[in-house]
Amino acid sequence: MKASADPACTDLPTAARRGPVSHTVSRVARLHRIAAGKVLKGLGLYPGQEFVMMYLWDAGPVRQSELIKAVDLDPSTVTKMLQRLEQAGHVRRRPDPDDRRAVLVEATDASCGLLAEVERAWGELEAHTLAGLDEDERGELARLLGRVEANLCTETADCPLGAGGAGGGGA
Amino acid sequence: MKASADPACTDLPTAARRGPVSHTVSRVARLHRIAAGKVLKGLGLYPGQEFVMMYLWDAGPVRQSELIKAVDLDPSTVTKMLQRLEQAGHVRRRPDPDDRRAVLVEATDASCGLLAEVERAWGELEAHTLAGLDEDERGELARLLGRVEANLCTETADCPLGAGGAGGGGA
DNA sequence: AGGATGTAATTGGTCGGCCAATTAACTGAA
DNA sequence: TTCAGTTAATTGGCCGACCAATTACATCCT
Repeated sequence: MKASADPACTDLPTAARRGPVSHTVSRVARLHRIAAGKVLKGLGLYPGQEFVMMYLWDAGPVRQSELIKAVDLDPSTVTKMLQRLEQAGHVRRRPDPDDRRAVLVEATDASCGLLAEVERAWGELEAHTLAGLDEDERGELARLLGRVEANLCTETADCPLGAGGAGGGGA
Repeated sequence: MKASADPACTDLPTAARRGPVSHTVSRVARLHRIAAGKVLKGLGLYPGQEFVMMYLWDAGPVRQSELIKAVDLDPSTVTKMLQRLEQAGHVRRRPDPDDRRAVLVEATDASCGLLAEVERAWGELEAHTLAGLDEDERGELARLLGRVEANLCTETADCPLGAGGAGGGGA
């Protein structure tokens, strides 16, 4: 049985000692994705596709480039996803009359029925994820994850992460 | 520029309103993986492979089945990963003399040089991830993520996640 | 012994996700 | 006007990760 190992078996590999949180983040990430997959299965969606659909439900017909910017994924990823979503009947695509290289994307009417179900599924996922945490803890977790997200967004390019301001400087 | 959208642009899609934390978890997961990928690139490892190597460095020669149990991934995933790791020279595989269907896996001597580098890289990743959080916050985050991990491990099969007893109870 | 069960790995297929390279089309300046 | 530069999308390739189905071997039980 996969994805159900002992959650307490947090005896990290020695090489990960310096990154216990990162280790946990990785595992939580995977477990969360699996959970999302389960809850989405039956709705005809694969994990990852929800975000695209969610955006389209909100935004109506949009240029694909805008969708890409919104979900912040690689353009090629979105292209392939949309091909599958279109094939599955969740999405419609048509050329943009104002810009012959652009494509307009929108959720199909049929897919709108999914909206409520995805909303419910997403709520279940949230409940499962946060089970046993009180309001304060949930708030704190949200806050901390927000900080982490912000951190991970900041480019690590030249800055060696040391924060301490190590090398950088130059010039 | 992917993966660098406004971290504050947390105006969730309406369909995700019921799962704000889940939404953040998904994004953090992806960003964290990308960060891991960056920090690992150059070491000749792809994100995901670290865990396998870390286990092998600690455990020495082990049966593949044990490795699979340890990293808690799908057997087929591990098989393919090992094929690539072997090809890359990071890992060696040999048949288990005691059980002709089993395979013994171990990190190559060459790969052991990587250990220190991976350790460093992992430390950087952790620093980047947790930048700006004080000790208390880090501890709290670790604790909360641990709870979440435990939650996600518990099967959601028949239990409708309600946990709190919401719908559940009532027959 | 001999067949039923279970376990170890592998293969094949599908997805999300990334990168690199291409094509097509829209600017913008010379 | 023409040509360089930018932007929109797509394609192909590769990886991690899943599932389903298979093969090879080990056991267990009758």
